[in-house]
Amino acid sequence: MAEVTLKDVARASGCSVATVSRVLAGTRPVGAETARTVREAATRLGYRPNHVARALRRRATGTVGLVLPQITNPFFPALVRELEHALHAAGRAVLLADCDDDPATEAARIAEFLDRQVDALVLIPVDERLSREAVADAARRVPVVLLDRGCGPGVADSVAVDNAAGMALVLDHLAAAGRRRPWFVGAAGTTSTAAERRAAYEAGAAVLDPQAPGRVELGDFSVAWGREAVDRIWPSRPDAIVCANDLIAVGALQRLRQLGAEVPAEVAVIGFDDVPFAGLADPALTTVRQPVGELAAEAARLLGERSGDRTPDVGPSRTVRLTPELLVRASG
Amino acid sequence: MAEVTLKDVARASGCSVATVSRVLAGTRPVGAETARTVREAATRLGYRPNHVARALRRRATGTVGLVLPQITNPFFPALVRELEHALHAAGRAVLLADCDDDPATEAARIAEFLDRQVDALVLIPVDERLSREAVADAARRVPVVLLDRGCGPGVADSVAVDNAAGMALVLDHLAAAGRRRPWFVGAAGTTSTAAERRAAYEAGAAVLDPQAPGRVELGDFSVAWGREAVDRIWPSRPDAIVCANDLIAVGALQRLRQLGAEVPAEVAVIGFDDVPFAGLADPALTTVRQPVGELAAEAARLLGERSGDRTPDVGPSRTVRLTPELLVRASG
DNA sequence: AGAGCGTGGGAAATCGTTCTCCGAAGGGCC
DNA sequence: GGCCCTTCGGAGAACGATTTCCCACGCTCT
Repeated sequence: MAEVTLKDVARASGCSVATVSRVLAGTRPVGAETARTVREAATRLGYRPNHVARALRRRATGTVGLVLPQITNPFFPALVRELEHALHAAGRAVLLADCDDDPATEAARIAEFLDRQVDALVLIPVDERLSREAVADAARRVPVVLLDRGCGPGVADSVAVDNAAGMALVLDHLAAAGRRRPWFVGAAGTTSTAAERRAAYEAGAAVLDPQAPGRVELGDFSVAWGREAVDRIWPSRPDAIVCANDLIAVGALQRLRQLGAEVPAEVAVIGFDDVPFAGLADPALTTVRQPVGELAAEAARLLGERSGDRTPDVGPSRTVRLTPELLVRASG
Repeated sequence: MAEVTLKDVARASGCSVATVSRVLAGTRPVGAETARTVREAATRLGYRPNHVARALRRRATGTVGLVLPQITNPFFPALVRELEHALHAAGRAVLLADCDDDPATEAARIAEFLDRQVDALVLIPVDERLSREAVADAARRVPVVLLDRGCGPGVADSVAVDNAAGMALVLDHLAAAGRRRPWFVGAAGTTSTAAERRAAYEAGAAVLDPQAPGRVELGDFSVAWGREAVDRIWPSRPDAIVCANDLIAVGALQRLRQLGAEVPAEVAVIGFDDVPFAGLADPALTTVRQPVGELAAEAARLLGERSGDRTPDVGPSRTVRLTPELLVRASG
């Protein structure tokens, strides 16, 4: 029941630890007969390599730290799932930290993971500016990939959806449907997604109406804000409400229903992200689907390429932007 | 930039590694003057202990593995968040594995975590029967806590909500509201939650109507099944639909609306779990709230008590059942 | 004064791998 | 036959912390 070590296998198979290690790790050719004996002894004793000892020696734990703002944000679970699968497929285990949307906590958790000798970090930064320093520090020590949200240019490798392209899809769709009086309900926060989606709306909305780019209300990424925003803009009778994410859109939908507005006849409501309950809203929410699986796969791929870099700062940081897809459902 | 080790601090402070270790770990009293020198040198050099080396020597990684069926199940993110916080507060890091609702994958992930020398495991078993063997094996090696779902008696420590009490709250509420023709829409699967909630309904529904305990439809824990179940039972005009979880309830709500049924006037719909979008449904879902924070805290506490057990099997396994709360909203 | 004890500190073993040297044996080539 | 090159295997040094001995010193008690 006690742990079986290399030494035990060596003793049982009558050769040295070095040889056993070589056979089991396959790092150097070993005589066929010896190899057979060793392997037989290993399975007979039920040998399982000790990852801690291996990590100490190899100076690599096979572990990746994932720090995210809030796992309860409904967009993240699917992303975490795909990322976990992708990293597991690459033989790496995932350490998880939820930093409660607080940049200071985020910095602390990143530091703790570095102390734990993670081989790399995947970060969904809390804030574009406030997270930057901690992220940059981390990137100096291990490979870092920023996921979903950015952190300023050149700080680390980054994988995210092309928010501008997503917003363009929305505006094209609204244009094709003849909508001409859109409002944008966004978030004032300083996450890169909030800023990019808003900027893309402002850049593209003029196609519908020269006045449209100015019709913007900013709050936060929440259902409550979606409700409140409707109260503010409904008096001006928009024919479309473009929301910076699905939470806002669901809130807007709720309030519009209470106000007796017809969706989508009177006003279209469009979300962003395609969170699980977007399709459950009534009417089902038209939204921009993020390619979650591809985002995760791409993040894992970038890490894989950087792995082995003992000294980071090799080459410039890379940015991957994936194209989203418009999911036209009932709300507009 | 290279890693600063104990040896470096020893050299810089003019004493031995042993002394430095003692000062920094506080394992044995050390002369005041020496201690000051050592501490000064440590901070000056920016010494950070290497957790891997420490883990090898101490035979404890300070790491807990969390294996769950599907992080995308909307009930889990909040639980994961609370658990992560509780374990972090206890100084332990969380390794996460999502096993895709598959018992074989679950067994593999558990084994991998054991290979990685986790100090303990928190498991949300996929299936009451099919997960048992892997769980029992794991419990023989490290402390294990089962969370939310059980795995048969005596296999490991277990923390879950009192499903029977929750269902009793629901039935009491319906009785008080004068509902007399309830149906139960549950899950046929072999998770402990599915079985317990169903059993509790069957045991308690007779108070409303002697026929009620027999009015049960079983499918799975999904929105789609909720919709389908309504099609089956609506012809018999129930005045309440008790659902085994919120997903089913949301599906039921949707279909009832399509059929033109008035909720809650004609029929009440009750969920279970209080997932994030339960309050977002229309009408807002009346449901049983699980004390997620307490569940997580209790799991962490049990692990804390078992930690230090080099040989598990000390004492019998303990079961903690926490009392849920009925959240009366608009749906019934 | 000598035995006994408590205190502060160092040397070195240890945890379980990996990996670098080395040495021995065997084979081909001139 | 001597030389070199390849192949196989072992001994032992890392990796970086913890911990067990053990020693030296100074004090107290008899």
